[in-house]
Amino acid sequence: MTNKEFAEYLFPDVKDISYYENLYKKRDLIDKAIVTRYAPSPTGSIHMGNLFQAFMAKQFARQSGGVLFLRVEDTDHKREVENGIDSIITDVESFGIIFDEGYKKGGEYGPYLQSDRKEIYKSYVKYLVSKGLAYPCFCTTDEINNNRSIQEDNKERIGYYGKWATCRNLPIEVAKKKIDDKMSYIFRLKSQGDFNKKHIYYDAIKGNLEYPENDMDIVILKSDNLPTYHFAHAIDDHLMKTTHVIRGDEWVSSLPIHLELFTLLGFDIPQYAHLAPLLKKDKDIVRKLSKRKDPEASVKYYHQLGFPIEVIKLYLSTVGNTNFEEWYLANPNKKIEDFTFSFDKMAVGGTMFDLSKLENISKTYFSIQKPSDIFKDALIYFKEYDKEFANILENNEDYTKKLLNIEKEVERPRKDISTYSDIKLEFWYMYDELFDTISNPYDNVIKKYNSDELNILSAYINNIYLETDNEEMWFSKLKEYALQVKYAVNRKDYKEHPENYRGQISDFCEMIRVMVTTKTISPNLYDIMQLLGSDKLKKRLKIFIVLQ
RNA sequence: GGUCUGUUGGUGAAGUGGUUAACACGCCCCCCUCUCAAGGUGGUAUUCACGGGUUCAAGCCCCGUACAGACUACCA
Repeated sequence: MTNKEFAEYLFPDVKDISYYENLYKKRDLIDKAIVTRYAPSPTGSIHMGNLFQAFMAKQFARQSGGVLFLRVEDTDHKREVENGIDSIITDVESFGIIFDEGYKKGGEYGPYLQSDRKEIYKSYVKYLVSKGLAYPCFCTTDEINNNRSIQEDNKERIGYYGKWATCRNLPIEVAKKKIDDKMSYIFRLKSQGDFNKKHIYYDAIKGNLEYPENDMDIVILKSDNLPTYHFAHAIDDHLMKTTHVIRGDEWVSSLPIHLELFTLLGFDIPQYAHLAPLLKKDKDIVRKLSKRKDPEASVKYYHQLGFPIEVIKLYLSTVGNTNFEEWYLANPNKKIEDFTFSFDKMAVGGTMFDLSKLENISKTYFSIQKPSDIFKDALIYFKEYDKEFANILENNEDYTKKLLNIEKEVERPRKDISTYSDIKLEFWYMYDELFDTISNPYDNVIKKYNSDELNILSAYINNIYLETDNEEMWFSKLKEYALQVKYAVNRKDYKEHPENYRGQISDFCEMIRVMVTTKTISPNLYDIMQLLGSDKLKKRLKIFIVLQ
């Protein structure tokens, strides 16, 4: 029996590969257009690493006038999670990553669900068998495990290759007999590689990668008739006309396998771009951000904290291209999409996930947003995570917008919130609904004031402060009064003769601020007092004095 | 054990053989202003994991060591 006859015997009703080769036409795109894909497996919700990959894939496809498609790699039913695919699509799309074609959306290069492509894979396995480049393997898990422990003991390379590949040279007749006897089997690649031969592959991100030829007879078709990742990758990316494979760098070590597969199948090899992982410092150990161990790996975590989607995108861009941050700082009014990403500006090693950096980016982002936009998005956020505060916001829409507008229309806008939840955390005292329900709002005030100081404060609020004063008037009155009660109104005077003063004007202002806001940090004091109004100030003053 | 990759300040990093090792975050000092924040000035790496080598010249090239990461499944 020849290889060709054996292939026919194994796959009697399968189409010839020429059918598929002709079915999927060359894509009609401009020169240098990048065709790439996001290819998740439906094993749960998306995490930062996935999002990063999808985001970069999108950027490269868009900026080159190419195509981005979604392929679902559902060849492992054991690990599958219910609704896994839908939640991934929703998550990714919420970041503005919209696919040109793919699962659910359709397209001319489908199906885009690997489990719908079984027939295609079979055709190519049949082709390889007919060429003598693939064979059925009857080894049991026990046999493989056994070989493995022998290999470990002898300190030999682990795997199914060379003399360990016992089914590789099984005569066709013997194999056929086993199949007729209903023995279970899988298909393996009959590797033609020589482990001692080295080659160099140029990775778009990592540069030149030196690797030995693959000599492992890897599994290509599993006993459930589904392909392994390696095989599906080669077939799919070939038929879908992918030009660039953008994926995590956990795949670099499989590169020799993929390169051999493409070569033996007679396919053009795509350009690979292996993305460095997002890292985390755990105690003193640096490791890959783990979906299972690290809450901050999940995208949802940032939603919950209240980071805007745009901020996450800015952060990923910063991580993505080392020159992005500089560009963005120089062009604050441009959109991320205006930046041209390049592979050679991507990190080769891993990137530490830096929360304080994220916060900083976010503060700057909030500082340039319009109050009405912040209000709108914050409301969406609180409706999901804090309904009570969402109601308060809705009942105080104009008031909140005014609050968010403080020190906004100036050259250097304030930077005091980095998340939507900060609005509550930083400004809760502005809402009587919250202030009045707390038994001691001044619980966290460390500094205590004596009766002299309280009298001064009291006199100021009751007799000096006038709601109708403009800011200039407000401050000159404040200064005049402060001086009267022995607060230094300029730094030099105080430094020269601290003994002559009760403190500096800043101390006086701090006392007012603490009384009004319970905090030592707040937006412009004048504006805060204006917004609250005289009556509330007097009310708070009484509470403050009692609780001191 | 094997294969591949990486290692620049507190952090993220620029840097691909040639003056004082960019920039950003953080931290500290000071300044400014009518308070806080913001902002501004300056300081934060005698040196690029370590040891050799090549070169007139090395963070950048070569070799070795250490450490770290990825992979080494009928998982992706």
